[in-house]
Amino acid sequence: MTAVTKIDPWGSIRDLLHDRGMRWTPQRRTLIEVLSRADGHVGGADLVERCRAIDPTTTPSTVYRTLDVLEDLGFIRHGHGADGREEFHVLPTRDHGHLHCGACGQTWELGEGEAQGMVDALRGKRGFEVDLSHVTIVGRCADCAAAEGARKD
Amino acid sequence: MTAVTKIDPWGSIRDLLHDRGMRWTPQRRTLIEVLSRADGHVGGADLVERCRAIDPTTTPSTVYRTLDVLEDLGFIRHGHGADGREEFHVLPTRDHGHLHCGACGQTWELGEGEAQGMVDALRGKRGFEVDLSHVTIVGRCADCAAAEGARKD
DNA sequence: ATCGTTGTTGCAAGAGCTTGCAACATGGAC
DNA sequence: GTCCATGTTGCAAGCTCTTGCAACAACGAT
Repeated sequence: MTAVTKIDPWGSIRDLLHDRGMRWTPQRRTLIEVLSRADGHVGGADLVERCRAIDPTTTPSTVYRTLDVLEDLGFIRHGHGADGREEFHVLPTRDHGHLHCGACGQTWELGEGEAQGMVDALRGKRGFEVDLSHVTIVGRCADCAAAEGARKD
Repeated sequence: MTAVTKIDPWGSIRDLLHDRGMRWTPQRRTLIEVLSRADGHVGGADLVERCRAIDPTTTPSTVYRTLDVLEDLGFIRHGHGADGREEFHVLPTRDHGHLHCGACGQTWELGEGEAQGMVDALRGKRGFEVDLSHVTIVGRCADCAAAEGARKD
């Protein structure tokens, strides 16, 4: 758990919304409260649930729509986990993707450095600009790969 | 994982199923008929629809379950598109992922060569074995990246 | 041809997410 | 403080997929 040490990043949201002609509503306040307490990665349904813990009248559609707005503003980024479900990165400080082991289900962060080779290759050969934050690489982690190699079923 | 014969790869399915104590049903026959006519990539819902065109009584659950079986047998592989929906690769001859432009929506294949750098880096540093076929990299294609750079809207 | 085992199917329900739409409430104007 | 324009909300319905479960049917054995 890190962050929050800086000047409250969420404090600026209200003004950002107003600057864009958007509104500051109780529902948005609730979601932002939840996000400010979240660390790193959260699932969409998870967020809906946490909002309901604060305000039981929370509706999924509102949460997802607010998440869209917040992503536009740059407060969060979303990607899709190994199972295709949405996954949100809160206050992404550095661009990163995810590594997911299909066997044990664990997930790790994929740093820019590790993906650099591919990112550069794609930019050079195709002019394609990778959005790392949206990437989830699935495979087998070292432990599971070893276990499968040994087991041979 | 199985070696799929080159000539009429689908012809061997019935025997493969029997060898495993599984059954050859009309529903599976329908899906295989659809798959044998599909080229490259298809969405899950898309497959259900095509099966229904042949047999209107087709049920989603049966289709998805059969797809699981076929993936076990190595006839198809599945991944998740940029929107998180399932995407099936039929008869994957070479391992490849996908490149998706979030702006124009186009998709390209990502060959092993292009991802090699990253795949090797992950294997070397973490012992992580990437399953390329499950990967979809999202970003901006050359054209869209250029367009966005030119006019900020 | 018939039987019995057991892999499969279809239904129903549900999770996760999206969208159209009418009613509502924010926030600037007066 | 009151009003109004319009950004937002909540509902309802729908899409994509998944899962539990009871009924069904494939297929080897008889």
